[in-house]
Amino acid sequence: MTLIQATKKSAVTRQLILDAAAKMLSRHGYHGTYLKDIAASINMQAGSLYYHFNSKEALMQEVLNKSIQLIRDIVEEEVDKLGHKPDFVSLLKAAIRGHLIAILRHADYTLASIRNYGQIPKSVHDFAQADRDAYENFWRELFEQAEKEGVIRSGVNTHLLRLALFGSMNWATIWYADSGTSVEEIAESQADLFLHGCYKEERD
Amino acid sequence: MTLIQATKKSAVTRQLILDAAAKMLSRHGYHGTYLKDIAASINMQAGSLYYHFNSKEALMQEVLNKSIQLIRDIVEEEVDKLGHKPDFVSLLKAAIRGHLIAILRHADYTLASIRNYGQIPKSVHDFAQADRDAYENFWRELFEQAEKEGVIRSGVNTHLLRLALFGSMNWATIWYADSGTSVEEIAESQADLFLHGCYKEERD
DNA sequence: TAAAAAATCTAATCTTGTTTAGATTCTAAT
DNA sequence: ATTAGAATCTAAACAAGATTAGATTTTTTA
Repeated sequence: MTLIQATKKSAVTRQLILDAAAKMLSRHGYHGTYLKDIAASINMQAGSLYYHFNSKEALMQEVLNKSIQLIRDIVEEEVDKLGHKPDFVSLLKAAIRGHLIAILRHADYTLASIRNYGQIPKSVHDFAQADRDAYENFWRELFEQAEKEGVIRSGVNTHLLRLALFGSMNWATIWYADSGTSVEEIAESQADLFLHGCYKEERD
Repeated sequence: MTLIQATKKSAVTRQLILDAAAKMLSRHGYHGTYLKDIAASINMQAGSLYYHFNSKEALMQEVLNKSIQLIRDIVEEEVDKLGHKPDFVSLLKAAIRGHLIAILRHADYTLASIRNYGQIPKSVHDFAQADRDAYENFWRELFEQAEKEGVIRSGVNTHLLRLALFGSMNWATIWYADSGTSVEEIAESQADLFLHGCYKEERD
């Protein structure tokens, strides 16, 4: 007697399809990704995908949704490791490391999301908007909290700071693969840069 | 008697087509951009585009090429304003301002380039690679020079620094439009962040 | 203003991708 | 082993987009 539907072959194939779709989507964009190619890469026929997904749009929605959830989960994990009431520097480092681990380890998914932002049918994109907003809020609050604690240098606009940091991190998806640099190294470097800058200050 | 071929109506239409193509490309990606739509947006028929360009690929090549040239020109202009032998801080600020002005003022072109990086037929992309490399070298040398002058804090990896800065700047193309922030403000903020960081150091 | 050249349009061709319906092959439980 | 249901395939319908050739209109030149 079957107890758990989800552990059947179907579930496995579903993930295979999602992974294949993420890879294609990240490389060729939504409109440049063809069901035929997704199917072929896992030895299936294009038509067979419809047993698992109702349409190309539905498939893409799941990819994008998974991509944002992967990030949130890993960042949360890294931050939780810190325990109760971590200081700002530790928290920022952990969050940066988590974000980078997520987007680089699951590069297909996150590149699929980042690269296609804005060039995907609105309905597909809106699907994961709530999750994206929630994640953004985590960062917003991180910096707001830091400001309250008085550890942010005066004159720094934390709104622009957050956007700059996001840019640095997300851009890594583009050059990471052929850089030979480790994720840890990148995380360390970016945290250091955003905390202290690159300029050798003349101390008095 | 016509002296200059290039000032004919053809040249004007050419630019109209390029602008329209850049806009479409930036919004929908290479494969999601249709010649029909490009043509329609300037009241032409798809077939007519072939009088000006040999193929969709050729058209896209020119858009990408123009996008990188726009950036180089404006950055050069900003840097030249500084005169002879500017100090590192001035130079970095000018370069950042130039890059941001370029990518935000000509957002259609630069977004077309950035968003489609990697999801465009290789032949199209390779076309402008030399220009991209040259521009990257400008930044590489900027930081190498600074290191020689000893104004870079020890421990800073200028390679990763450059990539982080590029990420911050280029990412602005994504949020700038609905941010209400001025280009000058962003340039100022990013230069300040990358020079000094966000953390309030405890001075001794 | 008439002829030549430039620019655009029309309509058809060719190709390719999504989707569907029904047939076929697996798989798992009895 | 048999059978129901799951999973996949096949082949065709349908829709769109790139490209082309030739006709047509517009602009320029003399």
